[in-house]
Amino acid sequence: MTTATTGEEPMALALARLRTSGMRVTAQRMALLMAISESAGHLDADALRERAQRVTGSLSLQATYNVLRALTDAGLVRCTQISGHPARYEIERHDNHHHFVCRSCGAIRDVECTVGAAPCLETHLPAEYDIQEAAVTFWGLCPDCRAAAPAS
Amino acid sequence: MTTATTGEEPMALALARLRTSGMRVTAQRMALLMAISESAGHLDADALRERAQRVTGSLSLQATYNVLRALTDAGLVRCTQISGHPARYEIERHDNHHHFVCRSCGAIRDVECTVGAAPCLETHLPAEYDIQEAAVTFWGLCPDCRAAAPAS
DNA sequence: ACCCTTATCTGGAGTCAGTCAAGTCTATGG
DNA sequence: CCATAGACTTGACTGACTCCAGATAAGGGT
Repeated sequence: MTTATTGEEPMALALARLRTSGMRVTAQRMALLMAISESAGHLDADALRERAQRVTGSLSLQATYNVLRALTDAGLVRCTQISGHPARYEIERHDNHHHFVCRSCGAIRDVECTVGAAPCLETHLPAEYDIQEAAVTFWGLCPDCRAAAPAS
Repeated sequence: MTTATTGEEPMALALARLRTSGMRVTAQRMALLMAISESAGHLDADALRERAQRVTGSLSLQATYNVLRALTDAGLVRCTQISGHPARYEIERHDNHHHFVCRSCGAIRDVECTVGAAPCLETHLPAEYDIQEAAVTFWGLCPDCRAAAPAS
């Protein structure tokens, strides 16, 4: 009993996520949402499109952006835009984790919050400012690139 | 006595900055560096080019990017890339301040460090990571946009 | 003061990520 | 099963930036 991880499960999960968000269920949305789920995160629109295409056969660039936007707006996926890189997408986990970005190879790694759930959210800004989110990005070198660096 | 702020001074300052960085002094570099100094900061390449052009008469797009890159590499200016916006430039003050970005109008405002000079720099990342910088970006609504917001 | 070397600038084409618009298709409620 | 709002496809387009080749000029040496 109890459905094991048969490969059917992620599909059912994706479907449930779309349904509970009140979104129409389409092949494109299913394929993209599953592609995001199955990846370790941090894939950009193009990579996700390619993966989704293996399932749906075809998927226009425009639809890719439409769907990713819709999923983001619905709170199902989190879009991380890192300067100098295309936007990356991952399943929204509501843990407000941050990211480390390697300046050399561009690799991205999750970094859990150092100080509770909302780090650095106190600022000296006047109360009139409506601060909704603090995005922390750590820049540096990943172990591989550090080892390969000329002089350090 | 003592040279007042005659308008000559910023020029001398810009010149000194270039010289001490071992950079060649060109009209384009002077004009751009002064444009960055004189602005309140947070101007993008295009706005800076326009201002510099008023001084030099002409300034190619390519030169603008070249110069900004060179100045950034030399540590004279700080380049802030905020996702969804063109890169902005300001004089490097080495105070590692952060930025607040209005989601509605895109305005940028400086935010001084909340916790000492290097906030949130402790992470749970393995020691093999070479963490060079932590960039904190606060997202939300500026007072104007908050007041103009439909419902809040 | 002038030349030489080499860094810098110009102009034009090209790239990349993403958006806009118009028309066709389809998921869902009745 | 049909109607229709919403979603998809195609193709043109934009903004921000980069690459290249050739012209120009800054600064050291004489």
